[in-house]
Amino acid sequence: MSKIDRRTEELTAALRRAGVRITRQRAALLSVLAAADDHPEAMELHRRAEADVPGISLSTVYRTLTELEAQGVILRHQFEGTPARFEHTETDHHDHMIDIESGEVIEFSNERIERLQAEIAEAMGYEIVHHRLELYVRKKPDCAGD
Amino acid sequence: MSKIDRRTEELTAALRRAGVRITRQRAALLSVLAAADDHPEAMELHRRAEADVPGISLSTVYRTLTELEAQGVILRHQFEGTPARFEHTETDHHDHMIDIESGEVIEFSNERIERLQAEIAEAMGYEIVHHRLELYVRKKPDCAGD
DNA sequence: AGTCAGGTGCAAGTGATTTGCAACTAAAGC
DNA sequence: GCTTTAGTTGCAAATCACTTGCACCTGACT
Repeated sequence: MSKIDRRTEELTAALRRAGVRITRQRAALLSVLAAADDHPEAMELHRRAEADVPGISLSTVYRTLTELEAQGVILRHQFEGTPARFEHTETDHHDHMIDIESGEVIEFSNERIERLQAEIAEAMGYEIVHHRLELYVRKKPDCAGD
Repeated sequence: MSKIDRRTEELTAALRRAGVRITRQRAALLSVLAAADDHPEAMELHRRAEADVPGISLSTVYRTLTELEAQGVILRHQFEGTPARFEHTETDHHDHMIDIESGEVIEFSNERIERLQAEIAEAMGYEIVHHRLELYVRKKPDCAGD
């Protein structure tokens, strides 16, 4: 059994304990999400989940994504000009760079930026609940070729 | 004549030179936008513009906002969970803090964060086309009372 | 004043997501 | 294992924020 399967199983148990019923549809989505190393949108997750549960409906996918987000299992990102994209919460916090030419999403994190953000909010009497930092970028025309 | 009116007039002339026809509807929206010191959404701009041009249609508002954005006269912000909000481009670049309790939008800017962002993109072989930094915040329970 | 490319209002369309509802099914209890 | 039942599902219809097609109108250059 793969690492991903094992982790999905742990997660499943934890969700059940939290009172979330694990249906075939939800189990399928959990493993699809665990296996995804990209940032798929709901339609793509639906497509992938259909391999496990043929006939799973798109509304179930949406409902499950909303529930998993509420449970803190996944994150929903609303990048510009695309439907929402999802990723599991296993990895540490990071922000995103979006290549506006290819649509590719690149993760990055920077401790100094995080600290500055917190300081700015603090200085104005606020605390950050969450934040969103997205860099819409283009590959630099680098002499060594693209 | 107020400063805002004067600026709107200059802008109007510049747009006309750029081949944008200044209709009553567009003139109304330009002055509404110039007078706004908040971040109104399309419906609100429509409501405000109706004072000048009763019967102006919401689609004209949307079409005009799209055109003004293309002309670089206004910025469109897509904050979480609300329709797009607009602001004129007169002020310098800044990012936004959104009070998740009141919906209030607070502007801020930080040169160091800007520089760090550019460095990060640079280091990965990209150049930033534009970026989005939003802090979703909550007022700190401050002893002096809220 | 006349021309006409471009703008307007209205109604209908879109795309992503949500919801109402009757049938179904996990999972807790017997 | 078999009920029970409250939570879940699929489907179709609704919603929300825009966008678009189209026939009529109007700035702005002559």
